[in-house]
Amino acid sequence: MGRGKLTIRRIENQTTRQVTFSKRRAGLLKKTHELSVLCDAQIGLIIFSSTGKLCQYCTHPLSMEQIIERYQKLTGTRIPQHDSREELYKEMTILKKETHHLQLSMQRYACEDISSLTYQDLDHLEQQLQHSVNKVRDRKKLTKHPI
Amino acid sequence: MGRGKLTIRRIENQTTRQVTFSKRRAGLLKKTHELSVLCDAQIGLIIFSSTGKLCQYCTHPLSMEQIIERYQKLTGTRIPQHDSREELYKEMTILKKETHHLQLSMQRYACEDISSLTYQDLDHLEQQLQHSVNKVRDRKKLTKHPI
DNA sequence: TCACCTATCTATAAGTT
DNA sequence: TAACTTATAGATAGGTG
Repeated sequence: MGRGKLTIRRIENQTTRQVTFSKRRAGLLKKTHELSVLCDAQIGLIIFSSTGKLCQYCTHPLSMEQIIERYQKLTGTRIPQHDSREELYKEMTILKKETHHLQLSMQRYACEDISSLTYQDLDHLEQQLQHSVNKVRDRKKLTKHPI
Repeated sequence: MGRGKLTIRRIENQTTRQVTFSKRRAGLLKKTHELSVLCDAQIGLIIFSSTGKLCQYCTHPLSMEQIIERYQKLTGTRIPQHDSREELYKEMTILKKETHHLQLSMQRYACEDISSLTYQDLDHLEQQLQHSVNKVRDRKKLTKHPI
């Protein structure tokens, strides 16, 4: 965009960097809002400029806290809090991660979302599945068919 | 952008909405990364799709938790934590059950223990697995083989 | 559904005042 | 330093196989 092509690396000239920041920040906020409205997504965006200034966006009518809360619930992460519940939270976090991991594995086996897999991944998965199919077939031979 | 002009309102057609979401999400992530690098900004982006799927970006080498922590420090907000241990334990119990259930399902898919299944169960499982194999094979055809 | 195409719209880098 | 302008690079909506 603009007159010249631009490589994505830190802009050294401070003035240029500041100007570009303002322009692109506005663009990003606009795009974020559009995605949120067009596709009915809930989005939270937090930007700290290099000078430490904060700028944020979040999908109406949610607050940033609600987005963060949802994020933490889903990922099982949380912000450090030093009290007696610390240990419990740790255990909980591990459990949530494990559950999340298992859910992903299940989805993979059921092929609910394999769009991101590489050819090698797919090859490996195919072998695993075919192995399972063979085992089931062997087992079927040993099991009486219902009348 | 694109062939036709577009008003910013929720896209009613589900397929179109999904496609637009994927495209624009990719664009937004790219723009977010560019702003972060070009202008030396620290950014955290959390997106929940309308189906509840999570997608996130945050400025390297920070983690989302660090961004959130900084956000909370600056704004002086706190994310509500669960109040009583009682509630925590309840949630833990549910999680553990869920994890256990998932583990069993996984074992079944991997055919680690199918000795207790009836012929009908096996038949059903075989169909599921074969369906997955087919999906993987179809997907493989669309994926470039590594050199 | 999915990847690719491309006409068209949008964002913005650099220039100007 | 900021607002405005404009040539261009970039994003993407709708179409195709």
